[in-house]
Amino acid sequence: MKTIEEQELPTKDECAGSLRNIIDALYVLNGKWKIALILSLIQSPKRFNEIKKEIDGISPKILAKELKDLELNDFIKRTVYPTIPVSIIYESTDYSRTLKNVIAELSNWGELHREKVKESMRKE
Amino acid sequence: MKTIEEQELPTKDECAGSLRNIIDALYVLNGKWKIALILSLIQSPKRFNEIKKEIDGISPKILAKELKDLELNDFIKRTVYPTIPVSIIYESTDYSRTLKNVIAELSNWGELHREKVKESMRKE
DNA sequence: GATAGCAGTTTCCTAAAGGAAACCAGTTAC
DNA sequence: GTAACTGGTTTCCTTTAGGAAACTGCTATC
Repeated sequence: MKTIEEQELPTKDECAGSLRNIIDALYVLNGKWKIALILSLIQSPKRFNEIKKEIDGISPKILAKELKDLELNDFIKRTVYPTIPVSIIYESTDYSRTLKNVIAELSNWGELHREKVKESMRKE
Repeated sequence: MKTIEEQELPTKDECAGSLRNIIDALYVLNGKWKIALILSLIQSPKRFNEIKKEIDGISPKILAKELKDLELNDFIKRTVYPTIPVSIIYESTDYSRTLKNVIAELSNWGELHREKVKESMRKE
């Protein structure tokens, strides 16, 4: 049985600010795919169809739209290499890598959550 | 195919796992308000109209819907106290507090991001 | 000449998110 | 009596997200 660790939660003073921070963060990171796409490109630069293959279930329309959006917000960089035919490489920016801790925590929590959901399904 | 030093890079399995974790996490945390609501109730238990006042811009319909959703997913607890008239108190659960690190990182990042946006607006 | 891959775009569609405003039943305060 | 507060619900509406399928122009390969 786990005891709840009494840890530093945001204090009341910090809370209003934290709320605003959270809302601002979610404003640019919203949607089903953005964080996953950023993570994928942090792991390695990729081409359109490579991303499409890795992120299961995303349609080319949505992928194109999300990539444009992420590029506008400086999370990824799109580079056209003049090979024949041209290669288009998407890669993470320094700025997107400032999300590393967020992504790491979210990934940890996602794993925990999946375990919890599995467990609660066993019980029902 | 990649033949270079594959040992030193994160494995494909690890990448795919992280991606899956992220997607699973976002599945329950999606939307504009959920994380903010969880944070608000981690900070202190509150009544409906107190939350409404704190979370600026949320409509009662959306708030009611989000609270139901969060309760179903065990992120918050709704308790009716038999005062006259009844008081209804929403509070965080142990489970929602497992999001503490995610929320802290997201808040840090949100602050950084707001600074960045402000700066880029000064330049334009 | 047919097929396949690349990097998307276009069209058509449904579902969900989100918001504004009105409303409700009960209670209390004026 | 009437206004206000509580904890929402209801109705109507617009916007956004997201998906399926077809298609495009280009090139390379069989």
